[in-house]
Amino acid sequence: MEYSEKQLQIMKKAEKLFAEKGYNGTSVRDIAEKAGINLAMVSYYFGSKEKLLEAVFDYRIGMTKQLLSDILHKTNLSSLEKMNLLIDVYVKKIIEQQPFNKILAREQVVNTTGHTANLILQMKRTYMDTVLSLIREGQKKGEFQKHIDVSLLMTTIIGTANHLVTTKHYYRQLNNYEELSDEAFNKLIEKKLRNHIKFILKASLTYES
Amino acid sequence: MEYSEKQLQIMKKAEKLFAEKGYNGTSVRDIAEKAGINLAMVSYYFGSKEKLLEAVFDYRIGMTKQLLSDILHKTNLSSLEKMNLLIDVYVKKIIEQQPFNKILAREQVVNTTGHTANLILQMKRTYMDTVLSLIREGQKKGEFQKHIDVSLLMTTIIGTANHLVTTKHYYRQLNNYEELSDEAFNKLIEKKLRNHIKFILKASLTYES
DNA sequence: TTAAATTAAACAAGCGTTTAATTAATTTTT
DNA sequence: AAAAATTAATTAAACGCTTGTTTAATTTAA
Repeated sequence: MEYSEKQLQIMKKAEKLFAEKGYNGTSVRDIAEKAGINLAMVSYYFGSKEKLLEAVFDYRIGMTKQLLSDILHKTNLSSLEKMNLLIDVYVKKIIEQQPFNKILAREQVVNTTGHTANLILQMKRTYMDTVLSLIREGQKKGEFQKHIDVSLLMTTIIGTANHLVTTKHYYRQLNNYEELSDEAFNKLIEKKLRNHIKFILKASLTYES
Repeated sequence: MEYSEKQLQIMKKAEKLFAEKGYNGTSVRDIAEKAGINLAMVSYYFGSKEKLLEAVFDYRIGMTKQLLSDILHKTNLSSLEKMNLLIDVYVKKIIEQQPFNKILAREQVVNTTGHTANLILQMKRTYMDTVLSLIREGQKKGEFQKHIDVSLLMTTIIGTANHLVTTKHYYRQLNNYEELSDEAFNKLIEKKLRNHIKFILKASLTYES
């Protein structure tokens, strides 16, 4: 699905509001006002409020799947290097797309069926396949240990990143980073998150229990 | 704050609905119907819908803080054993209080100020203090390595548990556990989660980078 | 005989969506 | 190239419905 400039403009403002106030907490009038358009244009361009949300999911998840498929084809790297590249790309994505990740974190709790749920499941499968093939490759080469619960390891990676980004205001208070600017704080947690996940991953993949 | 039987009955039904459909997606009429009471009784007992949510948070977070303060006083255990006990208690709580944890996961994204945000911050501080003192103790005894980012390690533990519980329907599909009964599936993820977090923790605390 | 609990009804406000009219842009015809 | 015809975009207003909360009357309990 291709979106016009006008549609993207609306989707971007809607995404921000959905992230801040939740889907049900955001009114179509809110969106129209922030996007500088007439109320009726949302229905005109997307059909309904729900389909606008679906459009946001379509757009962002489409971007993500594209991103992932590129990584697997870099053959000149070791398994751990590929894994680390995956983390770099993933963390960068999470930090850059914070509003969407907030929506995702909230909607995947309540949205268990329908178009959106299908998109989420697809994306999860894509992540799963990518990581699974990387780890199997590393195990064959003897770089990684044998007994790894890949599904739970992914839960840890995604859960860590999600939790940090969606509750970063608490993290900020708990660690006394309130004097930092928003930009500097974002830079800081991106770096910390990247190193932390890599550490967890390396420890998990090579640790002998 | 103490709550009457009637209040607890309403809070329990409200908690379930908030978890399933979100705070804004749940109407006071929904709650009244499920609780088998008149619409006006919610305002009568709690003042407002928002204060009902706050009551749920008061109640659950009060329980959690009680739970945590008990653990620190068990002196006959090693640092790693205390840490493992903490995980046992935490995972058990997460599994048993799934509805509340879904609410918590969603509300802490949007709720950054007000009474609820304060309660969440308090709870996080309690967790932080508990884990911090356990880890410092283990480091003194030489059981744990020196350079540990406790705040991020907690983000990983909480994030992993949260993500698994709030998106367990996806986990179920991805790992072909659909033929299992709900009860059996819950038992399974509790056990898996417990072992997984302990493994991550042990690897992180003792791994030499 | 007070106080507490419960009820049905009503309240104003906000919701998502639709309508019908108007303006702007594009295409077709002259 | 100008005029006419057609399509697309935009608007203000209204639609019916649901929302959280309050009221005033009634039943139950102390």
